[in-house]
Amino acid sequence: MDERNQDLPFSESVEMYLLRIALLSRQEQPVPIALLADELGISPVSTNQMCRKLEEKELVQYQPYKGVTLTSAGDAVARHVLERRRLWELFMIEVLDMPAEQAEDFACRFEHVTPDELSERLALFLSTVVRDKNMAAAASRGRQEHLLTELQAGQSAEVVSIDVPQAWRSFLMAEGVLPGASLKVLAVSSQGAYLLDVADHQLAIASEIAAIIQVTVLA
Amino acid sequence: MDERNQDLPFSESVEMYLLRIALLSRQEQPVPIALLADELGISPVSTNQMCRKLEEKELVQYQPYKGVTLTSAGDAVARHVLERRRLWELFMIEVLDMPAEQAEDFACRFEHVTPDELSERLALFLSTVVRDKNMAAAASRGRQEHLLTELQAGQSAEVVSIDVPQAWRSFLMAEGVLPGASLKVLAVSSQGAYLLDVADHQLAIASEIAAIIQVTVLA
DNA sequence: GATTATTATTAGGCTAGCCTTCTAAATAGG
DNA sequence: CCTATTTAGAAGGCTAGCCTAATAATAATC
Repeated sequence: MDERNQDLPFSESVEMYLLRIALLSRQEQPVPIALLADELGISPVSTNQMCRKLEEKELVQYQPYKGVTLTSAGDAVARHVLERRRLWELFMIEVLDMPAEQAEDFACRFEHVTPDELSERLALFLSTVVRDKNMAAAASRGRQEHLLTELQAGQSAEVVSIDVPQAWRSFLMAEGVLPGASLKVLAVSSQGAYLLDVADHQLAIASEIAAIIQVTVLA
Repeated sequence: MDERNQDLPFSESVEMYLLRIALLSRQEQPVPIALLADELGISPVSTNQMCRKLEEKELVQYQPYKGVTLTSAGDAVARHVLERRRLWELFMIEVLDMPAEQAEDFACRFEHVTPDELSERLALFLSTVVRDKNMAAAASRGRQEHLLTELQAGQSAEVVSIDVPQAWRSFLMAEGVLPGASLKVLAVSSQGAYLLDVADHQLAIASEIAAIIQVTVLA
């Protein structure tokens, strides 16, 4: 009798499904149920059921025998979760000095229980701390810092820090562009847009955004 | 067919019950089911059921019409959880600069998903950061630092930092003795033991432990 | 000791998420 | 076009945790 606006918080399971779908979408557009099930370690039947529920909630579009695609609402949720995951990974690796693999593992548990208020403060804290740390490290290794806009097609670099606009930073984090990440400039358009290869996928960004990313050039 | 050694991780629910029981035990020894249910916001019937399950797992001792008492195993779990909660609270308040109430609230969600490896690193990080911060703050306010052992019965103080031994620090954190906490010395025994009033309960500690606690005296 | 109030316990139900088994449908390959 | 494989979907079951309603046992009080 009340299935109207159900934009309440999503369960951990739902978030995991959406996030996985988002990640797999980078390689294959409608994500096949079998693949999704395999990645989640859940039986195909259960995955199927869940996908139908997700469709009811309008978080995915389900094409039988093809797979699932995130709707914009579903994509928003996935990004939201992914951003939190990246924040925690960054915290665990850069601040707590944990091995990357373990950080990734642990961050999965935190991404589902992190309220906005907290992630904002965490992002703020990380932006200063990680920046200082990486700048010092870059300096001590005699590497020079550059803006991403100073790079040419073909060059590889490591992200040092990302300045200011919170909204952009969130987006970039979700895409794997975060301090410590390695990237390669695949192309620079005449309008100044950059095509990057980062974290196992490609990403195009406008020059306005490239201009806030500090990097050190790699050999 | 396999209900032998079930010392696997406990569910969030179980941890919440045990923690609540531990906290309520400070005021009333066998914790009445009705009180526990009320505090957890769960119906008395469900609480009763859960307590019986906890007894089967030997985490509590259940005396009908009296209440529940933690076994040493149950107490260990509760301490473990409480320690994590305190760590996160400290992090959110001192590092992320969140209001205490909110920090308490958020920490509840993290305490159940924090592996040992992580809490150890977090404790290490906090011990240096919080210490520096509080020392600077104490200095700027012209307050002098003392060891808890320098205080006399009747004096009140605020904890600045706790030095070294990890095991002790964990214990103290779970008891509410953590940087920023206010305490009052209720008595000092001839053997040097201290009876403290802190975080709504009393606590007795030996002089060896009092000697690692840095405080600033309050008016 | 009988009554009242509290507490325990039983019974029956609910949801979310998972499982397996089985059948039906669609697609892909020869 | 027909068969083999893949995918879908229906049916039935399970566990953890919660719920309510009704009954039974104990404790407290007069």
